[in-house]
Amino acid sequence: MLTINQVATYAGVTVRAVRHYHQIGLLPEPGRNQSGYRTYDADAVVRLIQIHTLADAGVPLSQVQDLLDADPEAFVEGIQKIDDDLRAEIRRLRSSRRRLARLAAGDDPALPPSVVGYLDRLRTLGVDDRYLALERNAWIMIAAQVPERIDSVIAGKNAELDDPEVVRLYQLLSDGLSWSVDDPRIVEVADCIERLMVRAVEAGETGDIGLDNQFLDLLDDTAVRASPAAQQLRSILEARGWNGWIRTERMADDDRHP
Amino acid sequence: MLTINQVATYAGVTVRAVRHYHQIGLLPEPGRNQSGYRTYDADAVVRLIQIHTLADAGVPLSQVQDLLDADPEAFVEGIQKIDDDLRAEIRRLRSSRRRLARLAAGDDPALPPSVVGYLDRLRTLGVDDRYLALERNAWIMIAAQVPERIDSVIAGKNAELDDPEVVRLYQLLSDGLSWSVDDPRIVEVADCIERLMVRAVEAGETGDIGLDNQFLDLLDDTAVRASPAAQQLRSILEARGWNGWIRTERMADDDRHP
DNA sequence: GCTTGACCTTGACGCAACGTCAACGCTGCA
DNA sequence: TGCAGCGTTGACGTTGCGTCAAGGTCAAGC
Repeated sequence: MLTINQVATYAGVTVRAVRHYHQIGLLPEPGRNQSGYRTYDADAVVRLIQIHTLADAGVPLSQVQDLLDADPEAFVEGIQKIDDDLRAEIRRLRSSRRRLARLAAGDDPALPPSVVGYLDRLRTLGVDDRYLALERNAWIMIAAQVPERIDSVIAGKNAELDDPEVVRLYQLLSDGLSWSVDDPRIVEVADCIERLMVRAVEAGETGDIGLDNQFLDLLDDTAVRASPAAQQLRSILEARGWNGWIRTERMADDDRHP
Repeated sequence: MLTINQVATYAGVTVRAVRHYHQIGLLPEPGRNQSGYRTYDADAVVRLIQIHTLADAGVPLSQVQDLLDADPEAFVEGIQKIDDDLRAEIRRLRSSRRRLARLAAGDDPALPPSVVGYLDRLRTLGVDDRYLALERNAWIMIAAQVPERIDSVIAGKNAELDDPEVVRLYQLLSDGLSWSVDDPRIVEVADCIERLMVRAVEAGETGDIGLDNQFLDLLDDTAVRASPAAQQLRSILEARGWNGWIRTERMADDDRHP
């Protein structure tokens, strides 16, 4: 008769594993001696070896019993099923590794390269880091909402930057973070934005990329809370009938003077 | 301000995940409104997206924080480490799949093919299923003890089967499971075993394959408990000075008549 | 006989990343 | 005003054991 340590050693598993198999009913509890010690026989060793072999091959313990009792046909079928699961798991891990490789290669953890390129371009145009951080956060959120359209959206933004007036606008916005609410340049910025929006509307560009209004409000709100000047800017635009600067659209009449 | 549902939706994660990140300190708890509801801002969305991106790439949550705070050099280093872990995991799963494939192809879950072949040969030689089951269990245990030597051991056993007397012995042992203790054929079997053991000893074969005595006792004991005739057989051999039939060795004088 | 160390027992927490109730409060709309 | 749909905390479940904790048992040496 064997102790639990011996049976575990002979089967090549740990004592804890044996007790676990008892607990889940995979290995029947053997008899006890008068001290309460479990006493095993050779059959238990054999059973443990079979369990260990299957478990080691990736079979979940919950299926080991059925598999050991199955006829050859069902056995192969069960194995196939488990193999499919393992294959799926490997695929998942491989896709994870691909993403890790891109991160290690310098990709931003939350932004596609096109957006990073766009932000870099803004920096070279003289936009400062504080404003860039705001843009970055906004684009992280936008990219997460419409990942499949983000590249084309950024292509559009890049095209806009070919217009010197747009470049000038971004430089003003960047500076504007530190303006006070009564800075006269805010009106200048509002004029600039309005000109660009009118031009966009006349060109039939709505700027709509499929984001819901709640989300646009969030972007708007974030910008406004970043600086008092931004808040003032929005007020001016709203007084002129524009729904902030995120949407290229005029407000409905009944929203006009809230 | 956003509710937990909104922040989770915008970041593409579940509400439960957000709460989990709070719990483990990965995402700071935001403020509450007067009803106790958590109120989030856009920064939380950004943070969540970053967390989700890394987690989705296989980064353990316990390392996400460090990774997000790391400088580019440490970041790449951390990613490398995680990638190594994923690679190791994939290797493990692939090795599992190889074992599953062998099982599906008909391999016994606990016996190498050489042993299965040996057992098949025994069956064709007229050994019956009850005895074969005993042999099988014994070989399962032996193979688990000395997996690297099992093939050569089996090669030796196959060589033995070229001797007609050995074949005859196995046929007798197979029949013997149902003999009563006083069956005269037991002595015949003992004679046969003794002849073979004497011959082996003279040829310098000890039969030692590196199994400890405790384990050999277990095998012995299992066989003895399988049938009264086997017990009788062992008694006869011990009376003649042989240490059972598992070891090809004579007992020390002081073990002779216990 | 006594100590000591190795082994046995049950019970319970820990891990990883949440999913899924349960029980109850808050909110917004018909 | 009632109800559906959100929010809150708390706690258990998943997978396969590892790892204490707090004892009882056993064999060996003094």
